[in-house]
Formats: sequence, structure tokens, C-alpha cells
Amino acid sequence: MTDERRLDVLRAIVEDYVSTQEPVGSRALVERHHLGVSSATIRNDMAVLEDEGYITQPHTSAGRIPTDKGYRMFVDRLATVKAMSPAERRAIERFLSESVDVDDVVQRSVKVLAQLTQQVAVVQYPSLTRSTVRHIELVGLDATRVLVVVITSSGRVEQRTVELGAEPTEGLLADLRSRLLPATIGERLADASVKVADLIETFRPEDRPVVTAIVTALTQTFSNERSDARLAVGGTANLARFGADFDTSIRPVLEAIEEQVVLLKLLGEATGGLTVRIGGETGLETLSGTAVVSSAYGGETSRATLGTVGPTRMDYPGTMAAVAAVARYVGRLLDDA
Amino acid sequence: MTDERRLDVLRAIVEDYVSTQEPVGSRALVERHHLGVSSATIRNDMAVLEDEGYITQPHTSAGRIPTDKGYRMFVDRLATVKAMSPAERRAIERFLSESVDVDDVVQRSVKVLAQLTQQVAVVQYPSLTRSTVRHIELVGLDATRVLVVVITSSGRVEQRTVELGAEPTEGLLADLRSRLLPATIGERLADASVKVADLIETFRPEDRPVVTAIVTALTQTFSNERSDARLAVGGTANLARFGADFDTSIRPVLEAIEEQVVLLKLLGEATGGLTVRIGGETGLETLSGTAVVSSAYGGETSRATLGTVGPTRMDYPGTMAAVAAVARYVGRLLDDA
DNA sequence: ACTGGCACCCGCACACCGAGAGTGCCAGCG
DNA sequence: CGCTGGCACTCTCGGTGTGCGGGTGCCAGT
Repeated sequence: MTDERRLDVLRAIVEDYVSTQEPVGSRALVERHHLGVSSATIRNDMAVLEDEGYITQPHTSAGRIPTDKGYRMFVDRLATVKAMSPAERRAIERFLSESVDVDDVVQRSVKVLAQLTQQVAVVQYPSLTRSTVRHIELVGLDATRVLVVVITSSGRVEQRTVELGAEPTEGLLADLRSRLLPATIGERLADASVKVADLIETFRPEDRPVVTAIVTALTQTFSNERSDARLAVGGTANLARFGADFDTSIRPVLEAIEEQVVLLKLLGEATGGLTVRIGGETGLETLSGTAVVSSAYGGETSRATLGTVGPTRMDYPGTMAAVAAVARYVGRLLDDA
Repeated sequence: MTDERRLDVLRAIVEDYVSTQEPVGSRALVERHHLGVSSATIRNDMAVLEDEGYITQPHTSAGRIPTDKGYRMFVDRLATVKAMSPAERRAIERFLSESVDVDDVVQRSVKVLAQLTQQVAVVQYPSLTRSTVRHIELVGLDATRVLVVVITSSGRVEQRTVELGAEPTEGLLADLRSRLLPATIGERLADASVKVADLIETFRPEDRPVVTAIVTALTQTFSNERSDARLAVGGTANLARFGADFDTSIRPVLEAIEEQVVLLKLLGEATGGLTVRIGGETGLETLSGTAVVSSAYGGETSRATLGTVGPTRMDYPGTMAAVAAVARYVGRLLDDA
């Protein structure tokens, strides 16, 4: 009994289970795959695989289903990456390239990803940290309130209403604006934060409270506290594929999706490449039957994460290919925008 | 047999069915409500109500459940409006008043509405039509592309990327900007559309293509094609309450929610007051078990619709009260912003 | 007009049973 | 020593049968 064949068996089990959704037995296995040995031999292999924790039986004398550990092994060592067809690539590229602005790109990405994978798709709005300031605008709303608008090189527009606490002196806002622009235009957001903070001291003491309030709003915007937290979600109707039991397999996902914090955690720190989290690896106990496939996207100016949430019994090769492809196109699109 | 009591019976049936989720029989009815007559009498009343189409039995010799027509009658004539408790009002008001900008108001409204009603909440972003222009900004992205930003009196910021098709001549953008602002500031969006269109002719013929492209983008923004279509959705986890059958009662709702066009239709033209659509009244066949409670909100500067989607067997008085209350606070908040 | 009583109906829960799928193990074979 | 065919065993699943209970409709009586 070679180790080699045992891995083949594991792969076959995962593939069959994913496509049929039913526990797979030794007989069906030898019929559907040309493994060149008899079902009795497979049974022995399966017994070993079960001992090692890669597969399990839902009840005695039923077929086997993969465990999380089994899926992990499948993803790490067994899955041959399934390339997208040229037609699919074309479709993705064309659909995404029709976007009119950053929001639209994100919206469309979610849609296309959900459609391709038949799962729930999540796309994080691009982070601002690497982009530069293209414009800042201050708009007085009333005597003590100002709307601060920041436009970045990536085409994002961030806004924020500021309570000044006091009424600005005549001409102060215009003055501030005229000093703000040269100090920040073209700067990276992180650097711009420092620059605007330095500006405070150049104002008269009596104006500083107002200036400080506005500068604070700006730095908060720069540090993208809010934009990082923005997410687009789509394909929730695909939750049907999760399984019949609403409370154990669908509800937790819906709840996770509504809590942005949780969702961000799920997508995980985009280390760069494609990441797959299976069952317990998600860090959420309630998502035991769920797997997350995510990838960072974007390069220089805007970087963030996108991915899909699906049942552990998903088509990993296909999903991974789709996530990777969409990440690549979205990144390209945002970078030269 | 007075008509009066028959209506009482109908009300009792609706109330019991909503709270128990089970068909209600004549015996249970006389026990839970002090109707002062015997169950046999109730049975006669029920037979009449069934003949008239207000209630029905799921199968022979089971209890009765209300039909859509029955719910309609309940809502129109029988439901005593349930007032929100002062504590609840306080909570809503406080939570909403913490919002920092328009997006935040919408986001929070969805959350609070979903929580109050335990249903799926939908809030349309405030329409721009009634608000006025506070600022317009043109930002060059590269040689042939410009980002158009419009800031309205309601604090909304709308953006749009424009492909110019040609390279603008030196100083054209600055020139355009300096003429745009005086022509539009303080104007209602509809009026501003006309004003900017008039501007085209004041430019040299060779500049007109570029100017026209930008003006077109502006008018599109003014006519709020995009902003009207924006929606926030929350509380999807509450879909659990819809019933056990995923495919007939939950999936259609998820699908409707993802199609913004459909959802907008569902919320309906905000005629002003509180609107309730029950079952077939929604206009969607797939939403037969679903009811929508919606209300317009806002006044002068920003007006739109918000509401909830839930099963027909919902707590109408409570839901209606919650929708009305949130609509009132949101409207107030946006109008004096 | 309302009530009590009664015959009847029907879905639901439960128990039961047989079929089928799958396993584990063992003896035998190359 | 690894593989195979065979066999006994186990367990789920689907279908059937049955008793129970809630609920109705009707009718005769007040």
C-alpha cells in the first residue's frame, strides 16, 4: 500500500463528495475513477485515512466524507489549479472594464465573483494608504460645521462632516484651504497626515481650535478608518447551496456578513497570495461548515482584499481560480486608473 | 350574529396566528380572548369569514389562518396603532443622532430598523432632486479624464468619472469651473441642470465637446440616476423568521434584495404615508408569502423611502409603528443637516 | 341568535419492517 | 507482502399502518 495511492483516494473522495454532496463509498469510488485496484483495497486505504483524520463517516456503515483536515490536504497538495477558460477571462475583463468609478468597480467585482463561484462574494473597498492626495475641499454647511472632502489619486472621494465647536473667523476657511492644497497635493496619505498636522502652528492661536478640528478630520480620513471598513457583499442568494439546515449553516453566515468587523477578520490580513481557510481555521466556531477563499488585490496605489465564503464542500480549484482571476483584473484596473 | 363580532374574531385570529405561527381553532380562540360566546358560535362566524375569503384552512379539519385579504382587512380596519415606548423612541433618536454624515445616517437607520422589527430592513438613499448645489469640483485624473464631484446641501457627495474624448485646451477646466460655480451654487438640482446646459454655448466651438461631456455628467448626477438607485439593506439574518422552507420563502427574498431595481419597485413610489403591501400586492409572484411595510421619509431637501420586508404573518402594528418612527427621525435629521 | 353535543375527518407522530448500501474482516492468491 | 473476493453485519432510509387529538359542521334545544 503506497502512500501515493492513498492520496489519490483522498483526492477522489473530495472530488466525488463535492460534486454529489453525498457520502462516498468504496464501490462508487472504483467505478468513477480508474484506480486499478478493487474496492476491498480501497476500503483498507480508507480505514487508514480515517485513522489519520482525513475522512470520517457520518454514521457507521455509510460512505466517507472529508474532514476539515482532509480538505486542507486536498487544497495544499492535491488540487491541480483549474485555469479559467479564455472565454471566462474575456467576460470578466469586459464586464469589469465597463466600470465608471471605484465604487462601480467594487460593485461589479462582487457581482462577477458571486456569479462565477456560485457563492457569497465579498470585496473590500480599496485601502487609501498607498494612494496620494489629489484634492481637498472644505465646504461650509452652516456657521459651525464644515464638510471636508478628500479626493485621492485612486479616484476615491472621502467625505466627513466636522463640528468646529466655534465659529471660524472671517476668511479663515479660505485661508486654510489655500495652505492645505500646496502642502498635501501629490503626497501619500500617510505623509499628508504629518504635513497637515504641521500646519496647525502656522495659524493664530485663536484660530487653532477650528483648524485643529478640521485637521483631525483630515488625518482620520487619511488613516482610512472608515474606508477600510467598507465592504460590498453579493450573491447571498447562493446561500441555498450551503445545505438544508438554516440555523446551523445559513444563519451564521448571514450574521457574519452583517458584522463588518467579523467579515474583515474573515477575509484576513491579505498576506498577498491566495488564502484558503477551512472550517475552524476561520476562527469562528459558528462557521464550522464554512470555508473562505480570499486574495489580496491591487498593487501600488490601492490594496485590499476580496474573496468568497462558501461551504467547506466547495469546488476549491474552481473557486480559487475565480478569486485569483478577479483579484488580478481588479488590481490592474484600479492601478492604472 | 353581528358584523361587529365577526371582525373581532378576524382580529383575534390574525393576532393569535402571528404570535403562535400555528393555525388557530375555535376553542383556542374563546380561551385566549374574552369574546363572551361559545366556540360553536365562533365556528359559525369562522365559516362566514371563510366564505368571504378572509381566512382559510390549510387542510380540512385544521385551524384557520388568515388569507392576504384577511391581513389587508386587519391592517385597514382592525389594527390599533401600537405606539413605541418612550424608551424606544429615545434609543432610536440617540443612535441615529450619532451619525457623522448622510451615509452614516442611512447605515444606522437600516440597523435600527432591522433590530426593531426583527425583519429585513431597506433604506433608500435620500433623493437629490430637492436639494441644492453647494459645490462643484472638477479634478483632472489624467490627460483625457476628469472626476466630477458635486456636493449638495443635504451633505451628499456625488462623484463621476468622465471620459472627455479629447484633451482639453490649456486653462479650459479652470475656466469652466469658474463659470460653473456662480451659475449653480444655491440652485435646486433640477434648475442647475438647465443652467449648466446653457453654459455650453458660451464656450468656443472647439472646446464644446469637452464641455459637453462634463455637462452631461453633471446633469446625469443632478437627475440622480445613480443616487436614487442606491440602497442599504440589513437584517438579512432575520430571514430565519420567514419560515422553514428555504426555496419558497427565503430564496425569493434574497434574490429580490440583490436586484436593486426590484427592491426599489417593492418599496414603491413613496406616496407619503405608511404603505403596506401584502402578498400579491407586492407585484412579485415569487413573494407571495411576503409583505412590505414602507414609508417615505424626509421633507424639503431630501426625500426617499424606507421600509421592511417580512412574512405576511408579521406583527403589523409593531412594524408599522417602527417604520413610521424611524422615517420620522431620519427625515428630521436629514432636513436640518 | 346562541349553545351543547355529537359524529366525523384528517394530519401527525410513532412504530415497524424490508431493502440497499457500505463496512470490516478473513482466508486465499500471485 | 500486498491485493482480492466473499461474507456476515450494521445502520439508514423509505414506505406502510395505526391510534390520537384537534378541529370542524351540523342539529336539536333553549
